[in-house]
Amino acid sequence: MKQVAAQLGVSTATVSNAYNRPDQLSEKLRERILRESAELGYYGPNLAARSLRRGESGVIGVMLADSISYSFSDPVANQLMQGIAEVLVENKKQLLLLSSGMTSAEQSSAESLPDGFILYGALQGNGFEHIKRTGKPVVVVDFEFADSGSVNIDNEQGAYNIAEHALQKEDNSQVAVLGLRLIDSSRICRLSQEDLSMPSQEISRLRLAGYMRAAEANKVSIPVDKIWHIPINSPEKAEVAAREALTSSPLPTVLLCMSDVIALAALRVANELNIAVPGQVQVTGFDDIPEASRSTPPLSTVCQQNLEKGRLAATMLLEGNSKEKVILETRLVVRQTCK
Amino acid sequence: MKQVAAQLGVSTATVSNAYNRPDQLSEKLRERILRESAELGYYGPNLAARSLRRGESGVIGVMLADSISYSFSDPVANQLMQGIAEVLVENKKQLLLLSSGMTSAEQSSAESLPDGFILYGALQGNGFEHIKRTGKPVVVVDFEFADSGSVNIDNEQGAYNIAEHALQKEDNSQVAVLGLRLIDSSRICRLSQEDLSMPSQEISRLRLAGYMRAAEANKVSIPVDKIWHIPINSPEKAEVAAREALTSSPLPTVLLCMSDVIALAALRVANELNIAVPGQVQVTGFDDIPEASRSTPPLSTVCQQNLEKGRLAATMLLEGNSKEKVILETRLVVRQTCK
DNA sequence: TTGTAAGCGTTATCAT
DNA sequence: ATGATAACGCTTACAA
Repeated sequence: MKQVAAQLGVSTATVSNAYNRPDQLSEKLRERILRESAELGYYGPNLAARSLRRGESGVIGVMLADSISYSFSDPVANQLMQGIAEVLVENKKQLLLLSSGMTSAEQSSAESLPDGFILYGALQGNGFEHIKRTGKPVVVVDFEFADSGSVNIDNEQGAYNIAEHALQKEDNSQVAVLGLRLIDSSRICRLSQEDLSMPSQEISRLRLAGYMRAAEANKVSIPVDKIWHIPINSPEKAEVAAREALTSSPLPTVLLCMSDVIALAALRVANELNIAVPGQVQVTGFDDIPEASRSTPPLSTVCQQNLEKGRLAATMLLEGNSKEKVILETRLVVRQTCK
Repeated sequence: MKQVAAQLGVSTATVSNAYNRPDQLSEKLRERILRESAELGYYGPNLAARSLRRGESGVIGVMLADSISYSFSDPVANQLMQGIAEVLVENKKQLLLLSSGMTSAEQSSAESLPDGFILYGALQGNGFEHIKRTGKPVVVVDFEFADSGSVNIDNEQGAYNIAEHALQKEDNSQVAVLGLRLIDSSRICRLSQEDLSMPSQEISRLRLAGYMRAAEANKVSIPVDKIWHIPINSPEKAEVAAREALTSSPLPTVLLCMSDVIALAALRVANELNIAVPGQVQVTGFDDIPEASRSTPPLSTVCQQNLEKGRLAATMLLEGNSKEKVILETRLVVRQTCK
């Protein structure tokens, strides 16, 4: 900036004003400064210096519970990010991606830049406390954290709704659940009674509770050994679990899946095993990712409005409205896999 | 930092050294500083100040040709980002997402922070010159730019390979192409002769050239009115175009799609219209996105190694190896839609 | 309307 | 091994 100022024969303050306070100098001078600066290859104030001085950077940090790399492969996270990005771009904010995994010095340093944070998913460790201690506004998504604003859905009710829908059918005798992250294990396995008594903060437990309530309401039981645990929301893992479930005897007539990725995997496995959906097995998902409406048959699921969640979280953060606790409505989406 | 230094009765320089130069002070003191700082809620140097002073930030800017929001919905972009993120995290770099769309002052400011850039896709406008003028290292992906390093694939050859594979079959008489961004129009439409003579930088033109070469080699023609233009790589647009193509007469026997998203849409439309794939129509894709292997039937396509592209671009950038021009190999992936 | 100068939080150099 | 200090590029209160 100094160079530019020297070149144009004005002071640095005037150049700065040209960028930040149009009213502080004549339109003509401003025009000239902006034009000639650009020609000199100066495109505006240096962000580091500016934010050092102003105490704000125009950058919003998005911290993901899972690794950044993995998150890019997860359709649910991608939808959320889409919503967030939309609002941030509209408001000319920059998006810095942070991962909760690294607690390196580099990461900590980086956390000093953003003006605010969106936290997605339950972070392990103390990655959180750090952020909270910065005193900057924080909005969390899909969990609760201290007095931060949050955007959530009613997982229990959403799960109840779709299970209720599925279990009202005639053949509801054999219910199986393909669950996501129900316990702390990296293996695919069925649950045991003790597993259920272990407390857990995972939202999947809420979904399970919803299923259970619906089962009770419909006077059917969900045996604990018909509940599978899948450690990560990937098609590969899900297919393995789905194959176990769909080759177990007696064959489930209702397969409640805790994510669409899992449900879509179940659909593929059913197809491969020549099990008719929804003829022999009714399959339900959760999330309503874009792919859910494109499968054959299209998936019956619970829409959790991820795009909207992202938009809302970003909006709340930017509007300084970051104390509010919002519970978004879920919506039952009845397609073909469970009518 | 000043506070911390005061509290601990040492100078700021010593605190700084505790974080940056372990060898400059006794292990004991360092330990004490790190520990007590954390307790005081100081987690390390402020990024703005540090990068102002050091001239580097540890942040890498990733600039996308399309809007950030859209990019999160595009499986190809997501795979690339996954690869990039993997390498950046490994190297403890932060990822700042930039969009080429905005040429706002905020954006320009933000561009001053990163130590280097990865540019994805052909940017419109002068978003590029700005970046180039920063003098910072740049690696571009899926196009060429001045003397910057680049990661590309041989689009013409990849397209040739799969078209060659498809056209070797017996019934190769009716070839249609579902093309992506072949011309400058936001409407879905068929091409005309003039369109083809308009020059274009789009990689889709290279793919088209590959198809054409394969057609020639197999002595079949691809009528210009059997080439569709789809303005954006979305399932919705693709379905509209696919429906046009698959209800046109004579029915194509080979449908060459310039992306997997388009090909998967074509598969759904074919299914809906009761057109057998590959029985009546052979369908080919391009990209090899994760979904391609999961469709029914699984899609025959061209793998363009997006993950690897991302990893490589990031690695080149970080290793200061940002002058090299790499052409990655494509790989023919024969599945069920075109055997 | 424009210029001067202090200070934002760090780090590197130099001195102790 | 540790401390004092200038400088990084900018913004802003205040002076002219």
